[in-house]
Amino acid sequence: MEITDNDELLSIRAAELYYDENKTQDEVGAILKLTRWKVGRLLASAKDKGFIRIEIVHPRARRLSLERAIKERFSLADAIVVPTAGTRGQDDLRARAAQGAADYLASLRPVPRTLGISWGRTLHDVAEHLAEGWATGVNVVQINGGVSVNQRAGTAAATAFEIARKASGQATLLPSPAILERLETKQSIESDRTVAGVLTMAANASAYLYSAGVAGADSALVESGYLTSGDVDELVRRGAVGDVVGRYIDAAGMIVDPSLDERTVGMSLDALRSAETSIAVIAGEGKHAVARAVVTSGLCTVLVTDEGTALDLLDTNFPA
Amino acid sequence: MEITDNDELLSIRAAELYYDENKTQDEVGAILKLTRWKVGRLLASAKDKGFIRIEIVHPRARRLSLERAIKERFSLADAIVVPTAGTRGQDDLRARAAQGAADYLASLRPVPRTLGISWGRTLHDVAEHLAEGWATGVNVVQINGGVSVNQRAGTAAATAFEIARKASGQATLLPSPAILERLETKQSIESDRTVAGVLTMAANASAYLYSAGVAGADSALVESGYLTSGDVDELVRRGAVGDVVGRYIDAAGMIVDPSLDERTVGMSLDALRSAETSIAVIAGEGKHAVARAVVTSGLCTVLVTDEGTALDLLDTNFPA
DNA sequence: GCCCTTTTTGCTCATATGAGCAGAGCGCCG
DNA sequence: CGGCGCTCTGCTCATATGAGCAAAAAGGGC
Repeated sequence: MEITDNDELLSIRAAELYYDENKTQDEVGAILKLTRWKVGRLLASAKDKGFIRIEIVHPRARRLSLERAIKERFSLADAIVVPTAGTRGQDDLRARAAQGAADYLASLRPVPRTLGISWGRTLHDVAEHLAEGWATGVNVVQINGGVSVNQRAGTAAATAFEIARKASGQATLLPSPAILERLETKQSIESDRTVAGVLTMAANASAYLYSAGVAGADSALVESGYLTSGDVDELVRRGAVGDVVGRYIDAAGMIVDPSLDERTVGMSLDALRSAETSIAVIAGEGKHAVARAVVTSGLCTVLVTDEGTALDLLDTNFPA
Repeated sequence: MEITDNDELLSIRAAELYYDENKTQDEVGAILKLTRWKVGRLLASAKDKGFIRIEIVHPRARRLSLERAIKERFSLADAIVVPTAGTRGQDDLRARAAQGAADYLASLRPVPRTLGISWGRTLHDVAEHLAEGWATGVNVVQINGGVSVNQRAGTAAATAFEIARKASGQATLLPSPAILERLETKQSIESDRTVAGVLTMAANASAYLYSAGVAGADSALVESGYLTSGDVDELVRRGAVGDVVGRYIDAAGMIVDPSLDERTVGMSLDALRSAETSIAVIAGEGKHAVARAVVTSGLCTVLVTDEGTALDLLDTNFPA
């Protein structure tokens, strides 16, 4: 019933019978009039020519091979890559990354005594995806100034509280605006005992968890009123690709506007760079550039991202 | 490094290690601290919950399970279903179906002495995909009136010649328009010795190969000038879903306009229905309705189609 | 709390698969 | 035409996997 000319086609027929019809190699051999060894060889060749694709379709699946590649390429301590397969849109994808980050955080050993976190939509998602009792006695401290200008004021605080509560720990907020208008105000608020105390605690945290924003008009810092969209446009013009803990960086991971940076309250990027464990959660189509800036400039030791971003990171001819 | 709460998640982790990292079940067990039997069971459960998807990515791959289902549901002698995976657009998909039809034709046993064919884009594609020497001594005969009005005049003839040449056989054309204006003309042309001879040969062919068109303004019969798009609109209004060998049928496979049908030269649908072997090649998004009409009304014994159409055919609650 | 039912676990054993090797077939060159 | 090296085939044997079963554990009603 089947005239199969060449080996490639034969290996496809064999694969159909073996994988789709789950017959044994022996049975396949009987049908195609081949010895079972030949069938085995055909199957092997189909596999390494890439004709057989095995995909794990699950919201919490991961791409271990990509993780390994990313880890090596950018010398990270760890990488979590969630698959795109079967996602319905960017929201879904970000939810997966958040879940991945939550899982990673829960599995982190040693369990951090103090966890420094930033705030934003991504962090909020991570907090939501953490399981109750993901750890015990973890104190959470904010590492950059919170939102305070508009109705989203509570979000940053809520994120910190939720993460802490689910680990039966304390949350410590950083009671300060994210960016101040004048350098003097920033300096004096930093010298305030309360604020200074929180900053010290933040500086000594055993692990950090943060996300990154895209430099654009829809940035959280614009939405919260710290910057105008004009300010952001100007930053972009000067090379900004996104922000990390409220600080705008360019593709090389350098501060774009030092004077703006000086007025920004929270951990410095250098402090973050010297941290033992810092987990960056950066996923979604738009964030490829920031993600690259973060990993190439050593801002994180662990990256949680999606397959698309991971592939983009590996794609280009950066020799590390 | 990994706290995995429930079994589902565990089975996903196991699958990642087993399939993506190709470790043995034993090794996976060691990593996840499970016995290898547990791993085996987790893997099995992941498989039948559908988390593991194995796909054969190849232009000439087929979907045997769908073929079996279609074959049973519509009591066909055979069904060929080509996969959608990895196609870039409808053209690609139609090319695959054409290849599938060509392969099937070549593998047909007993080799038909005379093969009756229709004409059109699909048939042309099939002819192109046939391998040189796909058979020997097969005579090809047209079963419905050819195009003759415009520049595509040569296509129908070329298709027949190509199929015949590649099988070192003779091609016999049906030297008549597809549709005539007056019934009398049709009757007299049919009684012409040459035409009658061809029709007899067609009626006695050992196998038939044809496609179906969608009832719409872009139909080949409109393009060839036999019908106006207004005519087709009217046919659609009266329930036409498409045409088979130049004859318009409704969803039940019945002739939509008997008087038009009487003026159409070529094999009748009833003659086609009583054929031992008739292969219909019907693939593409737009052809679901015609495909359904063809298979439910017993017009073909073998259907060559694509995954999408096959799923659509199986989808609805038609009890055969 | 106790006993019965149901599920899960760890196992033995049969089967399926892959690695590696010896011999056959084939082309290529002198 | 014969020798040489190459690839491909069929095999043996070690390993990986799945079926089936008995024991253990978990749940559930009284």
